[in-house]
Amino acid sequence: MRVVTWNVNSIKMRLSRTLGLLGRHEPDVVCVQELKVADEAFPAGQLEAAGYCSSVLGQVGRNGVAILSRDPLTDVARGFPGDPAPEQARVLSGSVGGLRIVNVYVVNGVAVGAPQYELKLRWLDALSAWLRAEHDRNDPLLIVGDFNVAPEDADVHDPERWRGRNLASEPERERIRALLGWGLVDLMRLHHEGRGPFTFWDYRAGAFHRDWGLRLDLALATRPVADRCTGVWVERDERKPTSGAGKPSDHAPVIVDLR
DNA sequence: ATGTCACTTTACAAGTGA
Repeated sequence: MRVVTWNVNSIKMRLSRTLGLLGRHEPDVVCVQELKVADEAFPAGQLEAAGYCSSVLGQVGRNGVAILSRDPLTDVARGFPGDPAPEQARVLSGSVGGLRIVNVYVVNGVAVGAPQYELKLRWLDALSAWLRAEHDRNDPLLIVGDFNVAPEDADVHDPERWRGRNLASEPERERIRALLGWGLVDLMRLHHEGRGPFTFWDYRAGAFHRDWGLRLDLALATRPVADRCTGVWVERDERKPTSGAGKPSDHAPVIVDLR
């Protein structure tokens, strides 16, 4: 089973590249974030023509998450109980192939101390509380998405420059550690040691060319799923301006293989 | 640190969020 997570930064602008990704990698499930469209404007027809069902939690102009799957999802859930900002479309869950999949687009936070940053911490606390209350760490659960947190110094290109800043600050990292402490495994770290790989490069200042990247897009799984994980990698070419139709997202897809 | 991008709107440029 192959699962992809990708912050597309507008599904409308990235539809052509998304179809290309489906054709090249033939994933079973694709979790996408930052749709920036309402449900009714989601291009479900074109994805269906490519062989994928869509489950969508959209929002006009911002946020928005969807799960594409070869087989239809069952038990689809929009949002999560306890969300401190339930009007923002950030979480969509569904089951397929005996696996519970949770697709998340975590609050960005903007800057340490900003109101959005305080919301980010509360939001992550609520997500953690929901997982602990309504899920079992012994069940097959995979939670993927744009966490907007680089969990460790190895996940940023320049740890000193990023120390204490939004996306890399200690309070955010504590929240990620709380998820891991409950019983989730960071699948990328099963297969890659040391610096990187990164999944996000800012559009500005030639950040991609300079490899000023961060690892913000994560795949976290309970032990039964982690034991089945045969590979995880970043499809870095997808961030290149030249390797697809139209412009790239500022995030690259993360691809997870499960036996 | 900021060589950008995509969105919205009493729209045809400017503000917002990332």
